[in-house]
Amino acid sequence: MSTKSKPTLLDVARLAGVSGMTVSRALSKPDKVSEQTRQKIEQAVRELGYVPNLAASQLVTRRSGIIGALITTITNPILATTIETLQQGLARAGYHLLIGETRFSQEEETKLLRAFLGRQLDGLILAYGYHAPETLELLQSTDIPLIELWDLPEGEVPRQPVGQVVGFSNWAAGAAAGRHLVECGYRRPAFFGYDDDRENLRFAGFRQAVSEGLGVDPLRLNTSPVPHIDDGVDVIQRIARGEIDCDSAFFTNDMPAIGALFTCQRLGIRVPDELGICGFGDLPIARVAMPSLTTVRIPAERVANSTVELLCQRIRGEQSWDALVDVGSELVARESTALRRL
Amino acid sequence: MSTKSKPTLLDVARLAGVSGMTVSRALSKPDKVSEQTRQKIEQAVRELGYVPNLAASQLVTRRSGIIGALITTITNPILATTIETLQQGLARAGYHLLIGETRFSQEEETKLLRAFLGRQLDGLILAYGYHAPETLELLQSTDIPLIELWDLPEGEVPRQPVGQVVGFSNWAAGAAAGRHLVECGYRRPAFFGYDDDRENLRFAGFRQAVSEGLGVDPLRLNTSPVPHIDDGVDVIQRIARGEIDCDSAFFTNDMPAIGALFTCQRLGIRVPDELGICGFGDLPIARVAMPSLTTVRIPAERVANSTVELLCQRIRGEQSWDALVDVGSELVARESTALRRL
DNA sequence: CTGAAAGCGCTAACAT
DNA sequence: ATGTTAGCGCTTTCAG
Repeated sequence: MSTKSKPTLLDVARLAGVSGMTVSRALSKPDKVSEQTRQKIEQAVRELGYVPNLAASQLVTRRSGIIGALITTITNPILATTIETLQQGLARAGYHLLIGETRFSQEEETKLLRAFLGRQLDGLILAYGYHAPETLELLQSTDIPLIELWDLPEGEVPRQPVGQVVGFSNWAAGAAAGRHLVECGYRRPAFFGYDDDRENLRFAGFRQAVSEGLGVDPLRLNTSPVPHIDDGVDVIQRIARGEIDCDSAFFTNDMPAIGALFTCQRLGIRVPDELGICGFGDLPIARVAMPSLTTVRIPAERVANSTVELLCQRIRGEQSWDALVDVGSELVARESTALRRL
Repeated sequence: MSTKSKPTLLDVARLAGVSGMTVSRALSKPDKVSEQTRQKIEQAVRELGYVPNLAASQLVTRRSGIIGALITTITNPILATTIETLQQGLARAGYHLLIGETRFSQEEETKLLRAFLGRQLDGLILAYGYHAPETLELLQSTDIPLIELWDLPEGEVPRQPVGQVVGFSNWAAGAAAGRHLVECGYRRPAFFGYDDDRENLRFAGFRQAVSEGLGVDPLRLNTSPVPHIDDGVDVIQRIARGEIDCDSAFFTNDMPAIGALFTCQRLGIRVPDELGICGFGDLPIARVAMPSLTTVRIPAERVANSTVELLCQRIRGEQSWDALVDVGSELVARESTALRRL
C-alpha cells in the first residue's frame, strides 16, 4: 500500500500542528497534555498509522521493555507452564519476554546470553542455577536485575547465586521421593534422571533417604537431558528384559514416568504391586493417569508469580533483599506407589 | 562491581587508538579491517567488556534481528515443538524469536501486535490464520515479511491470507478422521473440539465424511479452547453417565484424547471395541499410549522449517511467491480405533 | 584500509 | 501546557 517510509513523531507533530515533544508527551503521559491537543494528536496518529519506533526511545531511555529468559527447552511442560505464567505477569507490567533455549548446551547458553546482553534487557530470568564458567563471568559483570529459577543454592559447597533465587530444594525433593518409596515397602528403588548438577542433588537426597531406610544405595541410571516419554519406555523394556533390577522407579520428570506407566501395562507389569513408579512435576496428566501417578509437585505458578513480583520490585528500585524464595515441593502419593502388605 | 556506565564504541576506539568507525567495521565486517587493528580492537573490547548497544544500530539500520511470533498458547505441545524448531532455525540465521501468547483473546492479539509492530520486527509469524478485524487492518498496513502457520485458506469463502501461508487443510484433516471412523465400522461418531473458524472447518470435513459414509450427521460438542487433558476426562464421564450417545470420538487434540483413554480404562469402557478414540497432532505420547492412539499427524517440524526458509528468503528480498505451502496431514491408524467385525 | 561528518527517531532537561 | 536544544550509540556516506 503505502510505499513511502514510515511516519515519524515529527510527521505526526506537523499534521497536528504541534511540536514533537508534545506528541511524545501525549503518547506517554497523556495527562500532561491538554485534552484538546491530545485529541488532535490522536487524530493525526490514526490518520498516518503512526507507530512509535521503540529503538529510538530505547536508545535514550535505556529501557527496552524486554525481559530475557534462558531456559533449557520449552518442550518441557513444566517450563512451558512457567513461561506462560511469567509471560502473562510480565505483560501486565508492560514487558515482553524474550526466550532463549539453551537445549542443555553450555556454548549455546553463553552465545545466547551474549546476544541478549546487547538488547538492553530490563531483566533476566535464568531457569536454572548451574552455569558455564564463561556464562557466570558475563552474569557477574552485568548489573541488570537477575533471577534464577528452580535451583536453591545447596549441597556440600552451595553455589554462589548470581541473582535472586526462586526455587526449591532438589535434595529435599529427591529425599521425599526416596522416603516415600521406602515407606511403601519397596526394597530396591532406582533413580532415573539426567547427569547434571541439579539432578545429582536430587539423587543425593534420594540416596540418603533410601540408604537410611534400607541400608543400601539405590540404583541410578541416566536418561537423556530433554525429558521424553520414550525414556520411560526404554527403562521398562530393560527392566522386563531383566537388565535392570529394581522394584520401584523414581523418574525426575513426569513424562518418562507416564511412558513407563503405559509400557508396564503393555508388558503386563503390575503397577504398583510389581513395580512402583514415581514422577516429578505433577503435570495434569499425573492425576488423570491410570493408575494415577505419584509425583513430586513443584508449584510452577508460584515460582513464576514470585519471579514477576521480585523482578518488578527490582526494576522499580525497591531492593527487596529477600534474595531467596523457597516455594517448596511436595510429594503427592497416588495409585502408582501403593503401600504393600509385607 | 563496575559502577561506571557501560563502555561505548568510542571508549573502545579510544583505547585501541582508532576511530569509532573502524571499531564498528571490525565488529561487523572483520575482513574490511587490517589484521593488526582488528587484534588491537578485540583486545580493547575484551578489556572493557564492551557489548554493542543494539538499540543504536537498530535505529540506523532499521533491522532489529527480532522475529515476532503470535501464538495461542505455548502450553499446547504441538506449538511448543513448532516454536522450538522455529527458534533453532532462526537462531542459525541470526534472529531472536519474540513470542506473544494471545490465549485465544482477540483483544490480546491486537494489543500484542500493536506492541510488536513498534519493535521494528524483521518478520512476523502468526500461528493461525483467523484474525480479529482490527488485527487484520494492522497486518495489512504493515510491510514486514509475514507468514501464517497451520491454516490454509479454504472453505466456502476462503479468507484472504495476509502473508505467505505454511499449513494444511483443516477440512481434509477432519475428513480423514471421519472417514477412518466410518471405515472402522463405528456408527455414531462424535466430534469434540473448540468453536472457532479453524475447528469449524475440521468439523465440516468430519461431518461430510461421516454423512457420506453413514447418512447421518455426527454429534458435535465443544471443549475449552486451550487443549487440556481434563476435557477428555469430562467427555468420557458424560458418555459413561449416558449424557452423550456415541460409539467413537474425534478429539481435535491429542491431550484430551489421552485423557479420554485413561478415563475409559478407569471406568471400564473398552477401547476400541466399545468406544473408538481418535486424536489430533500425533504427539510422542500417542505412539506410546496403551492402547496406542489413532491420530492425525501434522508435520510440525516441516511447518517450522519451511517457515524459517520462506522468511529468510523474504528478508533477503528473494520474493518467493510460492505464497502457499501445503505440508499435508496424515491419519495414523493405531490401536484406539480398530476395525470391527460386523 | 581508515576517518569525519551527519543523522537515525526519540526523550530529558530545561525554557517559555 | 508547550516548545527548544541537545544527544543517546551506532552506521551510512563520502573523503582520504
